[in-house]
Amino acid sequence: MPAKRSNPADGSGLAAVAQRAGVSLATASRVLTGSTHRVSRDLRERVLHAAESLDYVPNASARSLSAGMRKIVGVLFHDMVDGRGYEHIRALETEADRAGWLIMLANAGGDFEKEFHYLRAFRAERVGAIILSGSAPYDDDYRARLNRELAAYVKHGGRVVACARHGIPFSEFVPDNFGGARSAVEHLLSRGHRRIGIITGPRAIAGSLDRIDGAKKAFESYDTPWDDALVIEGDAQSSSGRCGCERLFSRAPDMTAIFAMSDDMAFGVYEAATARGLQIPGDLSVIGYNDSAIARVLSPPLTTVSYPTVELARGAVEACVDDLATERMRVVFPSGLVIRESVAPPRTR
Amino acid sequence: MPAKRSNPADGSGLAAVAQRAGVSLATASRVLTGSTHRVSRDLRERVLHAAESLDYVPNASARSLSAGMRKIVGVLFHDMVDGRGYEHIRALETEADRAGWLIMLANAGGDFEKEFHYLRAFRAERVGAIILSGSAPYDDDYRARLNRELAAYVKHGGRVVACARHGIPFSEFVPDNFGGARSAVEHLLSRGHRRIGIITGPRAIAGSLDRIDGAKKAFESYDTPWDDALVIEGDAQSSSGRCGCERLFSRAPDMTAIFAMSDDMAFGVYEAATARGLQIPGDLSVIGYNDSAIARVLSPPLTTVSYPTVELARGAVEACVDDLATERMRVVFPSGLVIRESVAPPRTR
DNA sequence: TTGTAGGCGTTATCAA
DNA sequence: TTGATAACGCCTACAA
Repeated sequence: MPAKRSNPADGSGLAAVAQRAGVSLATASRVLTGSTHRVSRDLRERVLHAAESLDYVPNASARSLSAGMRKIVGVLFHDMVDGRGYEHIRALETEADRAGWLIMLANAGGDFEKEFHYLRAFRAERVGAIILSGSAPYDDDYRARLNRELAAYVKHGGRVVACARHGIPFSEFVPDNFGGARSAVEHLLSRGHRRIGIITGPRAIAGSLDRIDGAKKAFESYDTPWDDALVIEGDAQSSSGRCGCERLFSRAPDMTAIFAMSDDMAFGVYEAATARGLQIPGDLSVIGYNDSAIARVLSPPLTTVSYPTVELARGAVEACVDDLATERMRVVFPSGLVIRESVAPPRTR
Repeated sequence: MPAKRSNPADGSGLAAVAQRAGVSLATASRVLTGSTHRVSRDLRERVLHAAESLDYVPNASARSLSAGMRKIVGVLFHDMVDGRGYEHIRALETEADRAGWLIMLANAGGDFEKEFHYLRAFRAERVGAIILSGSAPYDDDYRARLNRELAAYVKHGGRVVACARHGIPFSEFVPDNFGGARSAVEHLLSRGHRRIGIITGPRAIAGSLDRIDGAKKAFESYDTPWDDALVIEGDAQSSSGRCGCERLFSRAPDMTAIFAMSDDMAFGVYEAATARGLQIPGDLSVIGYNDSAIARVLSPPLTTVSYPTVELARGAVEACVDDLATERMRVVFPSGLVIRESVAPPRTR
């Protein structure tokens, strides 16, 4: 407890500045906040000088007490997982800064309780906006509770947007998972592949389902039968790509291509293929997803689907910071094929 | 401006809770803050119930107004560059959460002015601690000004620590650049290499200098002459690794190994070597630095030097959050060799 | 055990 | 143009 200071001018607050400048609190405040209220040149300079010499830094807490919501965007990751998260965060920060907002970062690490804990913390901080980032598994109770919590926040003036996340009743900015997967599979099909193995991401996540639908659509548009036996669920890590590849080959020795829905899994496929003495793309064509850093350094360089990390971040921040998204909207950012060298026509035997 | 509400019980503040529970503000506050002050069971429950039904979330700004510094650590990156930053941020967050602190994130993007801008913002927010992360180029004026700014912050009760950053008069948590580089070069030397090319990071950064010293030390301990002609400055990106490799070969065709001080540059070396028709490690051994995601997926898998990203983050957060580091201290985290398959004995010609 | 009242640093209203 | 002064929401001596 700071010693009772009825004395105004010891701290480094506005009072101190005002006193040193020999003006009232109000005047000091006016010049320091750049208010439109006119202040005489003389006093203004005295205040500025006093502030400078006292190294005055306004107290944001005190300010927000009167002001209400703060220019802070709370970014809540359901789970920070590897991939291109760094670029994402950087883009988030850059965009927020553009508008003079600060970023507060939290990661629930996949833990629902923790997610609510952070939501509370953000509300306590009176952050002006909350961005829910990264897909979460589907769960009815959780969803309901989440929506309730968010609704309360919004009622008090907060803004909410979802980024790369589905099923939240607010504006969402999502990648075109359907289109991305579709173009990947069509690419394979157009090269002549028919027996295509698919290693998916976790099915509990909406994005994975969209990608699967996109893949199905591609088969459909090529009038090629879809074979569930050629689909295996992975967890996005390289090890599941490796196992997936092996299981796939044991089920379908005639397979000529694999579409792995993450670059890491694609790398797992590379490993398994090498272990089997298979050449990529000669014996097996491979396509990944995300266009992460590893894609271009694999050999052969991996053909993959781009992921609009930066666009997603920009869109989401812009929406809440510039207070667009008054209407609930859904913006889909395209994911395109990045053609490198891991696809070739199937070898004719 | 919220309509003048002399009426206490409309908002969702403490007053509303107190009123609904039929108790005083003080009582409500006491039970909601978990104060040690005893409150009768009856009133406590009424307050809890009221808070619950009103969906009361305390206003952190108001709290901090009386409390002073906040449990927020401001993380200021001089420049967020690729590498293992994501893990770093995640570790930062995890560790802060452990102690119940929040993370506020800022990235100066290499811009000095912006760094000061954020420092101010953090001070305005009354964050309890500031972590300066990531190396900054050396510049006298900048340093002086930075130190002044930080000193003022500390005087007001803030904590400052440097993470993977040098030359700031506070506790610092740094990787053992010297030792890491030394062990890399000694590894090469022990395998019989003598003509070793070195592609450094930017010399304006202290860490690069330490690595160069470590490399020199290795030569020294092997009684092998150091040749400045075999040292080239890069910028940590793959393209500079590529050019570096080419220039090195034109200067020293007898070179049998290259130590690139970042994995990305090592990849550039792989590219250049492949373009020359050289086999790695048969014709050229390569060692990188950082043990980033790409190192293990290159072919051959890259022998590299690990970087204590997570330890660094943990150490730094722990130091300020648990208020260790009352004394200025310097903690060096080891960097060790991660042996994979990019090094072999030089080919005897 | 409970309540009253003053203070935390700013902003904004209203007189002067 | 300037200056008192009342909020802002909460915490905590201090008094009851």
